[in-house]
Amino acid sequence: MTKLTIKDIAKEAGVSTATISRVLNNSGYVSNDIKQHVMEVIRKLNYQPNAIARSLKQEKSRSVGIVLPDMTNPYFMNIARAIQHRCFQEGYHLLFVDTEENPDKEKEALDFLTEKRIEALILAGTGGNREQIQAISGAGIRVILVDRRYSNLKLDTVAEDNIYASKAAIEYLIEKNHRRIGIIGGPQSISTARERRQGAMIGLEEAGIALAPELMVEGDYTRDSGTDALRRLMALPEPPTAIFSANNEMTFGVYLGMQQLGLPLDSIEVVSFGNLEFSSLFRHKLSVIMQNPHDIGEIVGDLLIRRLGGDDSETENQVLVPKLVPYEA
Amino acid sequence: MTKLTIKDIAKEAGVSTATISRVLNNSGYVSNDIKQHVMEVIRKLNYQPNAIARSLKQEKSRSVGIVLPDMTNPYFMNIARAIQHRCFQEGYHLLFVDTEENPDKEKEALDFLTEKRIEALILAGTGGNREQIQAISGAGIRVILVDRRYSNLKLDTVAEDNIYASKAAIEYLIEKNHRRIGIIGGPQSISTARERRQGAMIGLEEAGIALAPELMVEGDYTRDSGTDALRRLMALPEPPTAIFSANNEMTFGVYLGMQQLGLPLDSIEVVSFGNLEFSSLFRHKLSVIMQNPHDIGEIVGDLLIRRLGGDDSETENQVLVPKLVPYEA
DNA sequence: TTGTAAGCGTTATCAT
DNA sequence: ATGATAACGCTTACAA
Repeated sequence: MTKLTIKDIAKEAGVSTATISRVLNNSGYVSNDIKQHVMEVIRKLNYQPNAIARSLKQEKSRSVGIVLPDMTNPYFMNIARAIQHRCFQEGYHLLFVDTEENPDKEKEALDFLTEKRIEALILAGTGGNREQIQAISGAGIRVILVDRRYSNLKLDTVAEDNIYASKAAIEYLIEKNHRRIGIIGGPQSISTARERRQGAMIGLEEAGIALAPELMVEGDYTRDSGTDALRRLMALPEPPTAIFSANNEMTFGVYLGMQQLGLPLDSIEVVSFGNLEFSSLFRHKLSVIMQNPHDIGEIVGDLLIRRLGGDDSETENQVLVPKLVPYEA
Repeated sequence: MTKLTIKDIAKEAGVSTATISRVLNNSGYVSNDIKQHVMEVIRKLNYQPNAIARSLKQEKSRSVGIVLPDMTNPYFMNIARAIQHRCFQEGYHLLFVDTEENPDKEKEALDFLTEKRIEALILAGTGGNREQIQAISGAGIRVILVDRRYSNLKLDTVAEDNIYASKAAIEYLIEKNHRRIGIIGGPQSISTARERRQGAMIGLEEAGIALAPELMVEGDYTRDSGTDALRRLMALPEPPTAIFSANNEMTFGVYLGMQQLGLPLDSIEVVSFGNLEFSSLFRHKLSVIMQNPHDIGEIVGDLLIRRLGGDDSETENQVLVPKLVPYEA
């Protein structure tokens, strides 16, 4: 039972391949009788067109690359799911690659995807490979940056207002009378980490609180680095009474650290980026900056389809505002 | 700057397209001088072969479909990540589709993917579409079932021993002197849910405990259904002292339910399928049946590459054994 | 060792 | 309204 081609259908239906193609694509003229008949034959033989041949001929792959730092992170996958839905509706498929925050893997991924002739690229980048990303965009592949920005690259971007949210987090802690606030930041190669750090610093400055370098520690967005950061902070002569953590994984590590040190989980007030599902289940002082991955995904999906449809209007820069949810609300 | 083709390279290098192709694929004979020269030209012009044209000619798409019920579930995405790595290494790309447990969407997904001429299909199915899955396999597309089985379909399967693990869970609770055990099962259309229910029933039977129908409630693997199940169980004249829950989302719902009802979180002993990350952070009596998504992914990845490489040996049925981790360990 | 050319399954142009 | 056929970019007999 070898794969059927358009020729088989043409022969069976007693018409030319051109006619079959016209029926398949609802293009050109074809009489109703023939149309019905052809569709009947197609159904009878259970013919499925070959998307690869079509792609070659039309020079359109109908595929979109999506490059993420961590495929197991529900934040990114909530974004991805919304995009996938939209693409599926429109007949596009997504090629996923997981870079594990590694710029070298990211480079390989970009090479791989360009060979696969993706029509667009959705990227939550590691921070590296600027030239290549630029080149990809220059080659006519639509690039949409998501969650993370690249300064100087004029590309569509959908991300959250990290500076605003971080500043709000610090203001919240200050209002609660905290003055020594530990700041656990992420890798400065990543734009979100830079922005969250910056927002926090602005918050402190505007409140007239001097920046204490020993209270600012840099993790790498992993759980272990959060635990480590907590240990360092609590080992200070004058430890913080509150902590601002730049992502959810590190915050998880912070609580594990408290447990290891025998500190009550509510002895330190924490504000953290990212949705932390368990937070509703126990009494600790954890406030959360809720992000909007699903909304981001929908916006990216719409923008993507518009761009693929030929929309050449100016580069868009969409900003969503995360919401601070205090722990007692 | 229109896309370069093999002809451009051939002209520039002063050789035929066949030679370029040979260099590109390390196939046939080509003298070292020419090889060097061609590679030089390729690099200079930054030529990238067109994977679509190659696919058409070779009748190999180098693509693999992966159909999952929930792309945001870290369990499935841990599986997927391991597969993605392996595929990427081998030059295959993955087409993801999320079915949201909906058999109709699954059907659309399968149609979509066969048009895209996937060479293999990784499926964590909804339970429906048996004929189509059979047909896909019959058409020479390698099918690997993951996590969930289809009885009567002779297909490679990599899954966990749900019956054994569920039985062990019940035995554990019985050993802790529980006699009234609430069982929160999943949708019986899904094989894992059926198996987990069955294992639990075997455990009770072997201990000589009569099955109490009112203690067996069926959820749908969602958080809300877990909360709902707890409410129903606690409304019984004689509520259970322990609960066996068939997945992690429902367990989360159970704890939310306890909180809503004002029950102390450690007033009921729970054993649950699935990794529950927060469980280490607070004192409740939650034991967990740890699954092995990463291992599953690696096994599937290896099997997949073997099958794509032409391994036609008998259908494999790999079974991993999840481990019960008691809450005090 | 290298080149020529047919062909993969479509679509689209040009006739008819 | 329908049909022939060239072309998409590559691989691979077959020839030289």
